[in-house]
Amino acid sequence: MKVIFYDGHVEEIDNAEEELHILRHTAAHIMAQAIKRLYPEADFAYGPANEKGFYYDVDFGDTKISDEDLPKIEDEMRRIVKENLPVKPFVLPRAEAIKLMQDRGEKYKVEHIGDLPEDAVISFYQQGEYIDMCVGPHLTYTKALKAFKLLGLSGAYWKNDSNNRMLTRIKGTAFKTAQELEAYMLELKEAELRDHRRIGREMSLFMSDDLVGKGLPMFLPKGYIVWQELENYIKEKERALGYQHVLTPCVGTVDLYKTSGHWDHYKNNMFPAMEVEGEAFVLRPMNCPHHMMIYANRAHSYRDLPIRIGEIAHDFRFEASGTLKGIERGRHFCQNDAHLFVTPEQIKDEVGKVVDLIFDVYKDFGITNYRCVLSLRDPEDKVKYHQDDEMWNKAESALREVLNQLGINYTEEIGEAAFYGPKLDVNVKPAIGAEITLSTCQLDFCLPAKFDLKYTDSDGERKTPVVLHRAILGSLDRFMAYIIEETKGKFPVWLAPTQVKVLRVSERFSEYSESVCDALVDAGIRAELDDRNEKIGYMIREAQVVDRVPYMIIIGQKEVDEGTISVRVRDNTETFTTTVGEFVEKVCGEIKNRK
RNA sequence: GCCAAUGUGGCUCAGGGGUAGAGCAAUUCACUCGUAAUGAAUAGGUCGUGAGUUCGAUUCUCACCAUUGGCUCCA
Repeated sequence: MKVIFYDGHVEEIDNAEEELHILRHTAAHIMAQAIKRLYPEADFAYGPANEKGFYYDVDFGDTKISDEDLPKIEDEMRRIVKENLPVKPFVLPRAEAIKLMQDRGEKYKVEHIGDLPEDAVISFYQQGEYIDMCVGPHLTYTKALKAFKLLGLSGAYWKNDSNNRMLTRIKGTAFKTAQELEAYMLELKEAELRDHRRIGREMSLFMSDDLVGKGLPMFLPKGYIVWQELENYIKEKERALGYQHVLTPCVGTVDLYKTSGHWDHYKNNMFPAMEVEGEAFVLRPMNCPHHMMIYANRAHSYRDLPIRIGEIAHDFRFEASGTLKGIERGRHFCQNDAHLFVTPEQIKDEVGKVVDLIFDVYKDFGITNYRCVLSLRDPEDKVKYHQDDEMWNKAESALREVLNQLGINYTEEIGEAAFYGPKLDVNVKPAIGAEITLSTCQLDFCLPAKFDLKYTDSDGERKTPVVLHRAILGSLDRFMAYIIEETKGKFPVWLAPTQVKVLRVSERFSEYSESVCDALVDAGIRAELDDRNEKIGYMIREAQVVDRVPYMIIIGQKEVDEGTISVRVRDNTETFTTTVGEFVEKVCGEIKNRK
């Protein structure tokens, strides 16, 4: 694919990823040109390509843009492509660049130039009447854009800052060929089918109701089975690693959260305080303070450390209404939380064990598509973070060093830290929407000091421990959402709400079917008998596409005569014949080994 | 919270200024059936809520609520 760079030289590029990026970037320009033709007052901010396509943030002034306007823009884009305009770059000195943009009424571009370093080369690309400030590279002619589609519009803040004006973001995607575009559209449709909210409803896993409140989903019997299995799973792992589990209340005094610093740095994410008998309480957004108090409950020797306190903790956060998303993000959720109280010397070892646990769990669930982030504070942000430069420098470099020593592959992100310390976050991409954090491991020199926690060291001195906050499954709710989407609701046997469904060919075989089902239930298997008078095909279909049960047992005359069962495995059309005893052994083995 | 869209029986959706329709699910009946939908009948909705325009609103207008896609934020 031929592309043109800002200095005017043309190169043949042969790298699929790069090609796609350039193609989409040019698509963004063509879209902007189309918009400018249709809405001459439009003022353009940023218009990049990304891994899914491209977008342009546009200020339409007082003009309201809605979905219905997209086809018009798309048509105009097609016209521009057809016109086959050459794409030509040019470079201007700073003053002239500013003047050009000012003359064209591009106030965002002018501001953008102001943000660029003094020695920056300021380049432009022109196609027909349209000029955009851009570093490129781009396609050489508009006709080289073969397959594109506008996907929707949304709001986006100028420079990603909610204090700034909200612009209209128009999103689209582009591919080298129409077939690839079509395949992508199909992929989007399939992602919708994987959406945990949809599957949760289909499988009766959870529900929500306006009367209960938004962001407050409720787990139904089948969903709660999955939830409990996850709880048992992670607690078992943690117990084996020396964690001790506790139970603490969902409410605490405001004073507790003033002591921890949440009141100063996290208040926006908390439900407002409630007053009773002259005392103020809050629903807790985090349970760290409770665990700090548990540590403080008695004196500790260095010999006691590390102390690992875990809890499946109910937390409540006041999340902005627009961010709520099924059980992936609600205003109530259950963290798989733990706080490790360690000596400075133990930091590396304990972070290492946490990281090992995270990847061990991911292996069990087959999670391979994740990204590690070292989340650091934004030193400019004086509100969000506990202010103590020395503490932050120490914590950030300590965590970075440990991650390097452990050989973790990560990227650093500024402004993503917790208010009390830096984090290692492990992020995944759900079926729909932006990346989410699943696991986290946070290094905290702050809270132990605020709570004046101590241990007596070998030299007899009283010292302050370091705290690691960590969540492996993150929250059980969010983890479950992710697993639902990864498995499309086809849970492994140990997690499946219904593990076996017993189906009979006719009512005549009720007695035998019941005895088979009873035997499975007695063996600890979650088995159900479908005793409706439906055709066998109908019941198989439902067990397969609605309940997504791992095993179906079909019983008819043949099985009754032979004293056997016929087993059909989810997603398989072949069946095998076996005895109840053998089947129980097989399934119990799978459950035990969490297969 | 912000930008935009959406809201019709449990679910998926059609309709449209004169007071509602389909499929699936549910219930009942018949069939007693061999591996992804048996047939028939019945029941179920003050069309998200409130106000306005109108002789008349589920349909038009406004406000509110909720949901969805993004933005900000986040486990």
